[in-house]
Amino acid sequence: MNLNRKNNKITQVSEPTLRRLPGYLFFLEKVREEGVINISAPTIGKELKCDPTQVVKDLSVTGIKGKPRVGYNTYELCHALEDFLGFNRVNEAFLVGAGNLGTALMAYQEHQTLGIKVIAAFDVSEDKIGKHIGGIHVLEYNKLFHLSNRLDVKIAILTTPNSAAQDVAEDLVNCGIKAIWNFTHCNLDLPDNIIVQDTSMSSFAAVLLRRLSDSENQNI
Amino acid sequence: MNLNRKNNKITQVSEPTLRRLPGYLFFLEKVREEGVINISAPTIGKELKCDPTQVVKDLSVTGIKGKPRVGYNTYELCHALEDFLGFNRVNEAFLVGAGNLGTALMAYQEHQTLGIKVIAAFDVSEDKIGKHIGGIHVLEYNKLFHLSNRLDVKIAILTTPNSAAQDVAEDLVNCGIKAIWNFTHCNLDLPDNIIVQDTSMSSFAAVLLRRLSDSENQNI
DNA sequence: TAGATTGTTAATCGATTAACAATC
DNA sequence: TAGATTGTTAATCGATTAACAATC
Repeated sequence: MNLNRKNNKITQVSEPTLRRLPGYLFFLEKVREEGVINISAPTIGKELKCDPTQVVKDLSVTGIKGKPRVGYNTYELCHALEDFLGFNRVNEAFLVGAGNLGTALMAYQEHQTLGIKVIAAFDVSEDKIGKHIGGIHVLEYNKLFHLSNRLDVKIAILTTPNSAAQDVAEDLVNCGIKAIWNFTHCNLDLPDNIIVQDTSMSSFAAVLLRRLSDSENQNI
Repeated sequence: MNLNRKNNKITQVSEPTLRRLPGYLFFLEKVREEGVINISAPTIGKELKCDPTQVVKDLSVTGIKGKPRVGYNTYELCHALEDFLGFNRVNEAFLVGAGNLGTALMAYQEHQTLGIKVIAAFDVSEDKIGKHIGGIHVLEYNKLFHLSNRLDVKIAILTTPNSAAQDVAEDLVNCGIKAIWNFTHCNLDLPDNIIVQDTSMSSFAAVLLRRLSDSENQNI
């Protein structure tokens, strides 16, 4: 029940802030392991290359108070960040489409703290069904409907081909899924109450390639 | 030489715009294949769920002019977007760290137009060296220095463990790498002229999980 | 106590959205 | 011609940064 209130009105934390929070968490976990008890916003900012005021504002969403001249308690802050982000809970997810990216994410989440745990994967391809990837069973797609009845899973990772994305997404919604992490290039058309997190690898490539050619052109 | 000029001054295209461009490209390629010759900004906006003015402004970076009442020529626009993003060139890259995420990305880029082509992968682990993944050789890490002398590769994908990230990144810079696509959680400290594109999967997970718990709390 | 740091409020900056003239 | 759409300029909105009082 970690709501942010301002004048007693619930305010959503902005997306830029949310995206930065895991960065703080990883850094703070590292320094905490190194034995650092307290850390100031300017110190964090220097390491993560962002404004100390930004750090203070971002961290305030956790509700943790810092002490002037001392900073924040690393243990408290790590705990509060994990709690706020939901990284300390087991957020179970289905994954649909056990292709390259799908298997990658399954293998990845075994070792990296993503906050989301894939508990079952689905595919229509015969040669993928039955496989074990990163400790996860790949099941026949049709089993999704049956399994979702028994388990209360709210999150799905969508790594199908673009052509199947919309249909699968609709199936997922019918199965009670509330949030879809969409790795396809398809613009999903779903009810408003469904949370869709689009994640296109190409967007990152685009920014990187463009910045690279910008920097090359500067020298002309 | 695709520079954006305003009052004859070079202006960088903003990151939000750059991130949206691949989305336009994928959508336009799809409709072009379906035989659509011209498309208007409002039509694109409706499909991609964004403001038509935004679409017009975003697309203007390509230099392509639309016709009032008609819209944009899909062929022209696809071509210009590919060119602007560099997706029609072969942007060769090294990949360091052939672990789960590394191998996944190698397999992925075979099938998806990322705009970036991994031509060699490196790892220190004996049991990865010599493997072929997605048509790419995994080489001994030390070979990096030798190979970078012969080839003019400017991009590197960093998928090592966090603990090795900074050292490897420095090696890459010494090998002439100009842009690093960083998948580790390490905050790389490199010269200013090096382009670092941080891509933390956790950031997306954070946004998704938080939005999900926001929506659950709304119903209390 | 002196001074660094927090935390809040105000100023700035940049991106999105709105308004509207130009145009096909 | 009439009207939809482009493209530019202005207004708005939201996030970042600066200023500063409170505090340990």
